Amino acid sequence: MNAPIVNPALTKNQALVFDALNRAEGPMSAYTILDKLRDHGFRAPLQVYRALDKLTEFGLVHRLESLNAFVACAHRDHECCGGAHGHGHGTVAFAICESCNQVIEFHDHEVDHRLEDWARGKGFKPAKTTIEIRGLCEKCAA
Amino acid sequence: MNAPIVNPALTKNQALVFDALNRAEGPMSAYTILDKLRDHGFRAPLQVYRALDKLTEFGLVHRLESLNAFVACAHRDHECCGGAHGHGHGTVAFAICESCNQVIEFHDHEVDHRLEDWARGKGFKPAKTTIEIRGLCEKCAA
DNA sequence: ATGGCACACGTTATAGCATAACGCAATTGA
DNA sequence: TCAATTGCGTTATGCTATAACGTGTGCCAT
Repeated sequence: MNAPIVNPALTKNQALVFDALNRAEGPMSAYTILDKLRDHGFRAPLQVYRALDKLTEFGLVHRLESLNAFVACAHRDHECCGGAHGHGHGTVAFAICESCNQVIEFHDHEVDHRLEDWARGKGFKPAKTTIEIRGLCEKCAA
Repeated sequence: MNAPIVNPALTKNQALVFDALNRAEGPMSAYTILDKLRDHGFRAPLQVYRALDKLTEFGLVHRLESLNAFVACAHRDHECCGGAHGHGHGTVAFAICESCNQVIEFHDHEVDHRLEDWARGKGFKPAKTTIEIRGLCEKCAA
C-alpha cells in the first residue's frame, strides 16, 4: 500500500526527493524536503539540491520561482504536446493559491505561441520561460 | 547634467533606491543596491527592502522572480493600457538575457487575456502574475 | 586487469537573499 | 493634544543556494 512512485532510472537520492514531492500536498522548499528526509539519511542541503537539479532536468519536477520552492510535475506521460520522448512539453504555467498553497499546473498553446512570436520578432532566443499566477483558488476566493 | 529622475512623492530613501535602479544598466539585487548606497548613509538591508516594497507597490519598480533582483519600470506615463491613474498596466513580461543581463520589459494583451480567461474558467482570482523569459538577446545569440 | 573517465555522493564551510522585532521621530488629522 | 500612521535605523536571525574538497562506483577501451 502507498507504494512509492518510482522511476527506475533515478538514483536513490533522486527517488527519495521525487517521492517526497509526490506525497506532498503542495510545493516544498529544498530545506523542507531536507527535513522530511533526515530519517532517510539526508544531512545536507546539497543532497537535496543535487537531486532537484537532476529531477528538474528530467522534467519530473518544476521550480516555482516566485516561491523558491519545488513541485512534482503534474503531467502524465500521454500528455498533449511535445511528448516526443515520452515526457516533454512546452512552457508550463502555474496558478498558485496564496491561501491554501494549492498549485495548479497548466499549459496554454496560445500563450506559448504569442511569447515565441514575440521572441522571434526581437531575435531573442528563449531558454526557459516562467509563468506563475499568484492569487486565490476557487475555494479560497469564496 | 545627469539629474536624478525623481518622483516628488518619494521619500529620501525611496528616491535613492529608485535613482540607483534607473542609473543601472540591468537588474540589481537588494544587496548590490545597498552597496551602491553606502555612501549615502545606507547601512542595512532593510533600508533597501523597505524602499523596494514601496516602489514596487507604486509600480515604479519590478521584481524579477527568477533572479531575486529588481529593475526600474521601463514604462513611461503615456503607455498603452490601464493608464487610468497616470501609471498602471496589465501584467508585464520580461525577457532576460543570461549573457549580458539586459532586460527587455514588454506587454502582450493577448497573453494577458488568455491567462485571464484561464483563471476565469477555473474560478481562480489572480493577484499577481509573473512572466519571465530567460535566454539570449539578439546580440548575444549571434 | 587496469587505468581513465564520468557521475553520484557526503561533508564542511560560506555566500546570498530576506525578514523579525525593537524603539525613535515626524506627520496627520480628529 | 492625543492617537494613529508611516518612515527610519539597528541588531539579530532565518531561509535559500553554492563552492570546494574528497570518496566510491560503474563502465569500457586499451
